[in-house]
Amino acid sequence: MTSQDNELDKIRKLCDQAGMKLTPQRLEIFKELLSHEDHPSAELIFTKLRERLPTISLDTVYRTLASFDELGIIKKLNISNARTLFDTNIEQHHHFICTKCKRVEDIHWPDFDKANLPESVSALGSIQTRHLELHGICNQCLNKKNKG
Amino acid sequence: MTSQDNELDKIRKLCDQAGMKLTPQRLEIFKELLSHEDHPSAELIFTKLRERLPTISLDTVYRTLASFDELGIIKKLNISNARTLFDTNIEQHHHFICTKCKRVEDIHWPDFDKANLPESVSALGSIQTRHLELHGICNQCLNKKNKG
DNA sequence: GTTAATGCAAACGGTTTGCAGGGGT
DNA sequence: ACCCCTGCAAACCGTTTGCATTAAC
Repeated sequence: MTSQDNELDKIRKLCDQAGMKLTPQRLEIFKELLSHEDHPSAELIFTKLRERLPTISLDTVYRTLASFDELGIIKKLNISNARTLFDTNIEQHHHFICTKCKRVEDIHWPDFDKANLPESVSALGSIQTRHLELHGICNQCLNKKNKG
Repeated sequence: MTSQDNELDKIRKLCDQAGMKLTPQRLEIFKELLSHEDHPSAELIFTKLRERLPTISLDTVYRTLASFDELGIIKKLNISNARTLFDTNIEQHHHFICTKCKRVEDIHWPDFDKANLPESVSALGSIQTRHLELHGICNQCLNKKNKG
């Protein structure tokens, strides 16, 4: 059994548990998501899928991504005011955002994930997730700047 | 000289330096911002201002808030997919967001602000700002839950 | 067969823009 | 007098929704 088969089994189960039908569209959207290590937008998924599924519509992609977000398969990212991005990696991690090229890169910082919050912060309520956004200029853009 | 006079001096200077005219609308928007400790939306500022300046338009508010953001007087917040919020506090701080009532509260955590980033992270580029978002349920919502 | 999902098109809502008139410097 | 800024209205764009049809179970 390949790793993809495993993943397809996973989506089959998840849909089943949620009472959702496993339609070809959902399967293909899921497979498309698997092929993205980065943070695709709904529109990008749609455009890519159209090559294989010429009749799929953008609203189906939106609806499916919303369902997948609810199922916890992916995570909506509200990084800028522009289009919503979807995080295909649901493990605890953070993001570095280049203010020049808008690239979003995953960051792992387990020590910070484990660090205790200050009393003044934990007193605010029940804190469930922590998400750090680092903003700056990525190496690629720094290099361009130096050359140009 | 009152603290407000100081602030009005500040906006006068900032506009001057930026080659922007200090119009009554800009002045009133600035004063309105001063009276908000929280994270108002453009629409809220607009609604409040209309009581005093019945002819002001929403697009002027948007344009002015964008200018103020560029001047560094306020900061745009991209917290959810919904309306943009503006942070009237530009000191280094973070946010706690209640997933129930969507309240956004300021958090201060100076030790974290000073903490060194891991090598793997600082190697990504030149990091300028760090912004932490804590998501959870605020005490008010927790209390409601227990009572209801 | 039942029920939910799809695709289409149109609506939506926050935000932005073109433009002509008005006000600050 | 100049140019910037304002207010109006309309455009914009990503996203959502209503509806009839279609397909999964």
